[in-house]
Amino acid sequence: MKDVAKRAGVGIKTVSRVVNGESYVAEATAARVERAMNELNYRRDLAAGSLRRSDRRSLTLGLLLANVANPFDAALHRAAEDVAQELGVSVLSASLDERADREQPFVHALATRRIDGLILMPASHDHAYLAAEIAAGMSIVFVDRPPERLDADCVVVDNRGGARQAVEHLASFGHRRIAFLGDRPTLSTARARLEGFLDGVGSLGLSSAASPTIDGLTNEYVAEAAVRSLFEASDPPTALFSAQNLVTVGAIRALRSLGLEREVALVGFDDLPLGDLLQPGITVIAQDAIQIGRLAAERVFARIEGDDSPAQRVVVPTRFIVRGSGEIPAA
Amino acid sequence: MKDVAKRAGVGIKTVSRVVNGESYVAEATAARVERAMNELNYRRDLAAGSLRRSDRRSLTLGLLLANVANPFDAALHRAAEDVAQELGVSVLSASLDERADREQPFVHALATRRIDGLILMPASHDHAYLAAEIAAGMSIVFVDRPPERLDADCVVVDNRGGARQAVEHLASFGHRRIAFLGDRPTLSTARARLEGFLDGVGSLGLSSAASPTIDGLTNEYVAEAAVRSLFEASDPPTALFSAQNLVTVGAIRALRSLGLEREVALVGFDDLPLGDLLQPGITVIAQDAIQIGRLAAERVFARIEGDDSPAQRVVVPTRFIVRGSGEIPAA
DNA sequence: CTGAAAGCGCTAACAG
DNA sequence: CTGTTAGCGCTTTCAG
Repeated sequence: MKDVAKRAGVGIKTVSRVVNGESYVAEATAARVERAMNELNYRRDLAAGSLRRSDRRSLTLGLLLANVANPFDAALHRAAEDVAQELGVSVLSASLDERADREQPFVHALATRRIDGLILMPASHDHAYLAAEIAAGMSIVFVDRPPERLDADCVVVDNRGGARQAVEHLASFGHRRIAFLGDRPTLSTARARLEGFLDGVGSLGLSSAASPTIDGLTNEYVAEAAVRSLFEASDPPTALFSAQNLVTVGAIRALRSLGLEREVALVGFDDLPLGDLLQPGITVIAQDAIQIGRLAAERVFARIEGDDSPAQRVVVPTRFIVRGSGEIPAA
Repeated sequence: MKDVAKRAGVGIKTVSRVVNGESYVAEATAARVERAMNELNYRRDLAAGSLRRSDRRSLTLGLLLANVANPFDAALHRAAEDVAQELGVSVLSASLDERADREQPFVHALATRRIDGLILMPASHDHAYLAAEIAAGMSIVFVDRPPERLDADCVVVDNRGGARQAVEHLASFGHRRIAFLGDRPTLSTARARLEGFLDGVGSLGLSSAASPTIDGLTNEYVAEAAVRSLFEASDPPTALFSAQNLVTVGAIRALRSLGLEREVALVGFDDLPLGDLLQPGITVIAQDAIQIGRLAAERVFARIEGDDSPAQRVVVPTRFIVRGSGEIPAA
């Protein structure tokens, strides 16, 4: 910038004014500066500027997800990116893979890069440590799972209600033996869906013996094996409620391999790509990842702009999508 | 940092040494510094440091994709992220949506943030402008599509060969009327796949009248409509080659709605999530997005580390996955 | 082993 | 409308 100033024969501050489009620079001067910038192949350094700028903004948003390659996370990512892009903000993202021990180091790495705000899909269960980051000026919004031991904004879906709805739907087709298939119960979403399942089972008066719950299904292969063994035991269920997208895929594979996909009903939480083209189509409780991402981004930017209202809990409604697998009647 | 130094009763440079784990700080001193850092809730500023540091590294990698929510892009993203993470590098990503006019502004925004390297899935067709960025120290690796008017590394797949293989496969099941369904021919991958299709058609001696090519299919809905109208015309094809994942989805929907999914053969370029669970399963030429992302990241970090060998063109092999839709014989 | 001073590229504050 | 000076938080250089 100094070089540009010298070449254009102006003061360094004038160059700064041109670069930032500040008011009141004579057209001729501005033109000379522009030319010098081109000749010298000048690129400004945003970080150097924010070092001295009063607001200290880095125009960068952090995004910590479970896995950027999961379709749910990816859709959320894209939605947040679009909001950020609109505001000239870049997005720094990373995948925690549900590993609680990775969360704090990753947050630290982002803090070190002076992000203005953070959208966090947490892997850990104690977020008290984030109070220090917030005090240091980072705005944080939780997505998919609420904060624990910390007061902060979050954007979630009604996991419990959605799961309950799934059970009631299955029961309305005559099912009295419904199995629950879930991810690790350390995930708050997995727990909430289990609670919703139990709510439904309870209100319908189903026996717990007829409502086996299997959890700890961390990927589709584990889920597939679990479902297969479920049907090797006596008194197998007539319907399945799968509480996560990868688990649903495992369940589908298992039913297919057993030739039961048209005998046993299945409702999944979270939509699947091409879920409508399978036969039968997969009935799901869909979460609007785009909406979640958009709302979270809007929330975090509102905080960055100084909104200091009490922490909000935004609940995005789920959508029940009937496609066939959930409407198979009990034998 | 100054504050920490004061509180610990040491010089600022000593704090810097502790923060960077540099050699030769007395244990007792280091401990005092650590304590002061905790008490003051100190967080270093990476960008401020790189301002003065001799290597000027920002420890940040840029990633410009077509769309972070597309499964192919997302898998590539994750693979690159893993390589970066290993090296303590953060990833700044954005989606170009195949809009050539967005490419240069986005690159500029990243340049302004002093990224060390860039992995680019280009949307434009003239990359000469990047020479200035490279001269300014940015290492660039192209993915999925090669650079144009610029000499730079790239990691691509054998689009032409894969497409040709698809045609030959279909012909081996007796097909003589095979239609090509493609994305915009401005995309080099779409063009290469078309060329491969024509290679196959030519070497098999099929007439061009029997080998209609339809392109400009930018999303699954457009693709679906195009396929439907194909079968409303006289002499419809007995097999389809779809050159892109979303186009394949559209083709599947069209065949389903016409009740032809077991009559008309289909081979798609790029795999689909759950493609094996559809009926019939979808035969595809799969691209290894993870491998592409990993290799591109390794390439860019090698360049950052000073590798100045001639530009490389890395070709990742495609994988032919037989699942049923491509093995339907001609009537 | 430790510290003081200079300066990275930029913007704030103020003076012309 | 334009320029000068100081200083953001850090690392470098060099001197203890």
